[in-house]
Amino acid sequence: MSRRLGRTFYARPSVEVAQALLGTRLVRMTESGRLSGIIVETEAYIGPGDQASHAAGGRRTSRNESMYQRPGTCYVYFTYGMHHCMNVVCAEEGVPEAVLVRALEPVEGIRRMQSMRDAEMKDEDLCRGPGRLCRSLQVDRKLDGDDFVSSDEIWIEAGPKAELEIVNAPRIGIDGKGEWTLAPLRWYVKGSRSVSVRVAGDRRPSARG
DNA sequence: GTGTGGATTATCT
DNA sequence: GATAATCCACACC
Repeated sequence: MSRRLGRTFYARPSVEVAQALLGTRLVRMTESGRLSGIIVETEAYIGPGDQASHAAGGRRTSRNESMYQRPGTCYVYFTYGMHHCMNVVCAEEGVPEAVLVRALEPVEGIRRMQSMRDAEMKDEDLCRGPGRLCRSLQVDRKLDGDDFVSSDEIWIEAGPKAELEIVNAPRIGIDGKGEWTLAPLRWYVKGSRSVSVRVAGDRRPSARG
């Protein structure tokens, strides 16, 4: 049986998908084999009204074009002159909602992830942060526009049916965006050492699930 | 054609 | 905690 997530998983609001993705497995097939990890941190970008989104105000450019494609599309962008970040496109085609995958707990190919770095790095840090995750999984703009539902290079598999304790918090790196700066649109697995930024006291989620 | 700044990270103090 | 690294995409001329 295939545990790969299908189209319907992605065809709903990014706020739902962001939470549903926690505990699932992101798989990247490379020339040297499978690299994978369990998703433990996500952020939702909830559409044209979201001033922190690349699609704020309905902007549609060559960079963010993937955000407007069908749910399950992979949106990869390049930032700070050196980092890539990977998103999962949600909602219906034409509606620019997406979930930024911020962190994984590495599972398969840990030695190969490690070998791509100059300095030694602890296993739990290899995919701790959106830029590190893309570097470790060899994700760049070549994967932009790929389809998580049908790609042979990248996909997402269902995780074990486990009760996860989830923390809800503001997104990272959002400045000067009014109410959107502090909007609690980030979710992570409480206690995971691979989460990029943890909240003091790790409060329980307040938003709907 | 030019200027600006970023959904970040590594490395320094 | 502060800051350098590093460059593409975007906005605006």
